[in-house]
Amino acid sequence: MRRPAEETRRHILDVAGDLFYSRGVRAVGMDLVIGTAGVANATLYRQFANKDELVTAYLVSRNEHWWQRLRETAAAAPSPRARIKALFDLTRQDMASPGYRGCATLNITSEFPDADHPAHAAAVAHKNEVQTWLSEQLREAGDANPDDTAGKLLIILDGAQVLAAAMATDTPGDHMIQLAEQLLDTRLPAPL
Amino acid sequence: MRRPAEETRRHILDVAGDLFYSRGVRAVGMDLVIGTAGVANATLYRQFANKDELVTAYLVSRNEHWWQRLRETAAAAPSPRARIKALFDLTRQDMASPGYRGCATLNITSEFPDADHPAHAAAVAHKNEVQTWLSEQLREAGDANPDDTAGKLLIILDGAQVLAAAMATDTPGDHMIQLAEQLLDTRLPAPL
DNA sequence: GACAAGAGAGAACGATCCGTCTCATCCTCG
DNA sequence: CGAGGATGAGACGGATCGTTCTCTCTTGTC
Repeated sequence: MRRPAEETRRHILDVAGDLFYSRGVRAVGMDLVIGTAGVANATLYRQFANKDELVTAYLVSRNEHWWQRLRETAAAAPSPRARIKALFDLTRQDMASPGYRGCATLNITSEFPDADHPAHAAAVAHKNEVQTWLSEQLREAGDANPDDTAGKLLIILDGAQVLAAAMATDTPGDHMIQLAEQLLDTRLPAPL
Repeated sequence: MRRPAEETRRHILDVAGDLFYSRGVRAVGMDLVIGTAGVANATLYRQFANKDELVTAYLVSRNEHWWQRLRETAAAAPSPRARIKALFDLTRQDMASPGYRGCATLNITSEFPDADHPAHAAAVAHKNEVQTWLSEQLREAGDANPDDTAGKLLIILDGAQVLAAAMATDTPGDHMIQLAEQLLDTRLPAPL
């Protein structure tokens, strides 16, 4: 069984990810992950040394997947502004899907406030990457102060996500789109 | 000791609140609350039947205190728009204070995703009250669609809080103020 | 066909956690 | 002064948690 090693790791990560995301990390015990994955105790601990390591791997994997989705949809966008819109559309789509529980990255920072925790560090790193990506798109689109606008877009993005999750509504999705459009209209030069 | 009963309850609630807020509810055990409060085990459980009850009382108490602060500062405001601005100024002030961990209400919804949990219900109720308050101020200020604007203001407010806590920066505070001002400028009729 | 490696099943450990209980003490009120 | 009630200190139980360990069985490789 040479191959299944990687497969098993992926399977455990998927199962743990679903549980962590839907119920919260601290509310999910390792026994539950093991039982739900239908895997042996030793098998999990051969792939992940700690729960902390499993949690960090969950967040990293989820963020990688998110980047992949964004790049796919952004690739078809003709302009940097369209790429930014693709990000917001993608987020609104997530918010409307059943079982939406908000941004996994933000939930991690809420559950693990200690900045030294590896999962917390991974979360902060991801948010920084997103902000950098936004800033690059904005600069390319002609924004005179891209860092500033990127910070504001991130506020709109995360605020809508956290509210949608808390209130179990998707109206923040529409508000988010409108706010972002309005902000971009005032910051970006008119096209053509 | 007839009087101390209420005093003790308040003391326990304050101590537990500080711990819950700074470290997260699930990360704080009852033993730690008991030890930090310098109180006997039975004393705590005579005031609060469960941990759930203590957590809910913590959130309710904190929100009551927040409303009190808002009403105090808003009382001096001459217009509904000034009252809204008072809310944002108050939030920015909180964000700049040391040990800021974001909005306690949002943290609760993140730690207790189950909508049936009493603390989660209290959190949702509070967010609804704030949105209603905002909507009332906006209607009074002449907003044609106060509910819509209130939802957007809440996104800005909560987004900035969650980002400030996660990234341990207070720049979201400035962004938040600017976003709110800009939104109000486009929604409210010009004064005088 | 033999062997090493990984998988499953599960026991077991120490720690922690929430909550109940006992008991001696101290304060307050009658 | 005496009685009642709340308090502090702490033992205790059952549950769960994260983690380590053993033991057997399967499976792919040589």
